Amino acid sequence: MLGAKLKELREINGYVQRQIAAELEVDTAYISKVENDEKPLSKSHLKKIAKLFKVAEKELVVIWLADKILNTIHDEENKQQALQLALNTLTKS
Amino acid sequence: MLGAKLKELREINGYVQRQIAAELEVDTAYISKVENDEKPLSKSHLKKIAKLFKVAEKELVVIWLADKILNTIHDEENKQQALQLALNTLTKS
DNA sequence: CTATTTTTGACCTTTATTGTACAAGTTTTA
DNA sequence: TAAAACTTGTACAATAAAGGTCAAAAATAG
Repeated sequence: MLGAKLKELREINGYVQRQIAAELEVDTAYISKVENDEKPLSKSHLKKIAKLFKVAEKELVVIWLADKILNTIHDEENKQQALQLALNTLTKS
Repeated sequence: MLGAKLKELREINGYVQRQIAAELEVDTAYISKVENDEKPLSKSHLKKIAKLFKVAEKELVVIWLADKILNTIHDEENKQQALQLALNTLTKS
């Protein structure tokens, strides 16, 4: 989910992966994997990207977190109920 | 959340921690921590407990998973939105 | 066709988490 | 108040996950 968003952002701004990699001082292979949701992105990198493309950090963080949640439960049977329960718990507290 | 449920189950069934510990072949200190949500419980242990107290495994798994989710995001700002997004994503797929 | 970009796979190091154990302290119960 | 039950702190090995790298292959653009 985050990967697609990041890629979209990159393309809209006319960047190639190499340029993002340079900004974050990492390998382009890593960027590729992040865009394909094969590797997580650290929060500090996420912040840099938000700044770079002038997009609200919160917007990206929400997606980043949702991805984390989904990863936590990805091969479970009752994810939906669990998510619902988690949301309820949070809402009532 | 799971800890309280487990404790309730244990007390309803008139068990002391030592007995649960024996069933799972672990230290009672561990059971104490699990009941106080200080340590996670492995899924296999969870299954054994469900069987022991004849409660639907699913019921416990849902709580166990919800706890996992909540832990993943516990000190984040926009958890609620993230959870909502995760739930939406899951629902539409 | 060739140059650039992107992807893939294998690997590596560091950090975090899990599952345990033990000892000692505290609380509860009889 | 003594015994049983429970909690707390510390430690540790094993495992998993994070956060990368490098080289080579595949895809795409010009």
